[in-house]
Amino acid sequence: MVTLNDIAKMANVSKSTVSRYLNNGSVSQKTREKLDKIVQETGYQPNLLAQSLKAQKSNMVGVIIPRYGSPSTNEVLKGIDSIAYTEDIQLMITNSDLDIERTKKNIRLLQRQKVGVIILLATTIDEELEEQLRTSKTPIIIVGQKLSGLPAYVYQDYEAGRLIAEHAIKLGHRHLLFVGVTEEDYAVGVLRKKGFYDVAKQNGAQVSFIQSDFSRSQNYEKALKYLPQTKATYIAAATDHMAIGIFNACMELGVQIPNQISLSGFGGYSETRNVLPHITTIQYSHSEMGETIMKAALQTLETGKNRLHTELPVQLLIQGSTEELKG
Amino acid sequence: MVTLNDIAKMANVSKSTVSRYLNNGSVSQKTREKLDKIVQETGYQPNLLAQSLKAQKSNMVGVIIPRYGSPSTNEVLKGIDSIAYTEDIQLMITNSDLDIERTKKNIRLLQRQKVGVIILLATTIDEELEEQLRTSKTPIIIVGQKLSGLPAYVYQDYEAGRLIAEHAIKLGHRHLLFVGVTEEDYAVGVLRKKGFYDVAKQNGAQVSFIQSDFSRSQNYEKALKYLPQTKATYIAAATDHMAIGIFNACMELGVQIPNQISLSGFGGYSETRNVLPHITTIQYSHSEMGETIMKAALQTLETGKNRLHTELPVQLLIQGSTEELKG
DNA sequence: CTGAAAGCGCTAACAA
DNA sequence: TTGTTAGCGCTTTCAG
Repeated sequence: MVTLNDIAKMANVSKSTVSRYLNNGSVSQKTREKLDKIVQETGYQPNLLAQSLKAQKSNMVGVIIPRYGSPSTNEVLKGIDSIAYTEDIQLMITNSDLDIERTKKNIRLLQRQKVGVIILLATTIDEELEEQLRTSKTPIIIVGQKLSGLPAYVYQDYEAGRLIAEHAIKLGHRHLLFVGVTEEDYAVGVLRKKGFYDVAKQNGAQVSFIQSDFSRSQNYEKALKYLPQTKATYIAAATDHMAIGIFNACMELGVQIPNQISLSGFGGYSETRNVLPHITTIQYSHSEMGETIMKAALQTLETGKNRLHTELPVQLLIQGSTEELKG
Repeated sequence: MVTLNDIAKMANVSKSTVSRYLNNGSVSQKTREKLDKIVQETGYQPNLLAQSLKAQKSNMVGVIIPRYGSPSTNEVLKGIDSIAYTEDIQLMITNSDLDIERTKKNIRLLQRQKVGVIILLATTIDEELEEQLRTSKTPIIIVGQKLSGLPAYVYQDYEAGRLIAEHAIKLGHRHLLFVGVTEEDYAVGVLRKKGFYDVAKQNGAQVSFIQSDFSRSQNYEKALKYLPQTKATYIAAATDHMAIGIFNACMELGVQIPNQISLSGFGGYSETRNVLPHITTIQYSHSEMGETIMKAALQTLETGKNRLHTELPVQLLIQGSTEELKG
């Protein structure tokens, strides 16, 4: 491997001259040309490890994702990556596989790697992890979970629930059904539902609730069982994926969407367009979230500080699966 | 930041002793206990950059992906990650965003990071890139593209095309339609199609062809236009995603699947199960591919060598969208 | 079992 | 403009 030292010897100059040539540039025309040539010929590339060691930090940003393949995570990554790329900073992506211990381990690893900032796409946080987050010398940006006193980026999930309910009410629906998930997931299980309920009740609508999980199959099964006996004319599923499961059950049972029942999700992923009619949903602008986070990360890289939490707005996307209640 | 040197001073021993304590272990009981305590209290963590610099290499594996969010890429990543995790080796994932220049740049970056191996999930390769691949000091494992003389991992795409055609023939279909993509994509555009054609012709079936692209919408549009006039009773789309577009068009036109027309895809992603009936497809075991690659990477890490190309088998997955031709 | 010393590749004073 | 020197944090001979 050709090193800076090699180059120096070949050119009969000192290492510092080569280093200057590579960085600042205060070198004579002559030596510059000489070095140009040598670097060209040897294909020399500075060793990043050495540079980072010297600088006491790398210009890398660590990202901890909950798992591969989640559409939302992918969108966020795209946003992060787009900014990182234009700013020429390198991403170190690690996967915690929904495992809190792996999350902790990944944080340690990234710290040891001397990344400048860590972006944590969080799911659950226990005490030990919280402690780790609070005491980390490396700044950590938390996404998706609020922790008092720690900087975090979240969506307006309560607002999202309200938007869907308002939409349903506006269409004239009075019998609503919310298909939700465990309250352990604060954003999806609590906030979306609460927003939905609050608006529904304010408007005197009837709301019923089914607890389900995130899988398509589970929602399909539940819907098959529950649909025939429901009086609801509007079903709000807590995620798009869940909505797809319910959608399939409707097809199976010959229940027409949106004629007989309106159906909506949350998420705004392209999968809502995999079925016809497309499913009304709440758009979470994940890529925008990614960009926002990455910009915050950049600022943190420069200043060493990061600001407190920010909530990103969401948007109602009306598609074909919801319709005005038939007289 | 607390360093090995700090620990040494605190314990009144030399750096080498601490280093030995951390690695080999040839230390007296006494000093070991002393160090245990200090390390515990200070929360000391060895600097990975320094370690890697010293060792002249990091135990990282670089992965270059074509873009975020592709289902196949995600599956491959899962496979890679699962092995990497158990072997405790760190992944450095970079995104080339389907841009060949970015690919080249990423390779250089990873080389400078001193990763042990680079895994390249390739799309297109031009001369310059090929040169880069051939001359790289860092071993590079290529996935998805064959290059003579370079180690690579690919799928049996020709075989995949054959399997689908055999399936159609076996069901009694005589009028087949293949919806494909540009031949610039060798695996999808050429091999799958060729396998399909070869079997179809061997069996005296009629085959027609429509050139489309990878998007759902484009295939939806094309199908809307073409379906009413086709005599085909079996449509083979070149990917699952394309098949979904065609599926939607059938729904729109009231063409019943599989009663009137059988439809299949390639890919085996879960999206084939987003619609009812589920779509018959060819399973590409991407996660298995990921595991295979990562194992190869590990071997390369140890031996410094990597073997020549390997083809991974594919599998027919029969679901509800294909059916025996009605008399 | 332990310590001194050298060195991985690079940068940054400080002199010259 | 250039070279000398020291040092980032760690590992690894080689003596003791």
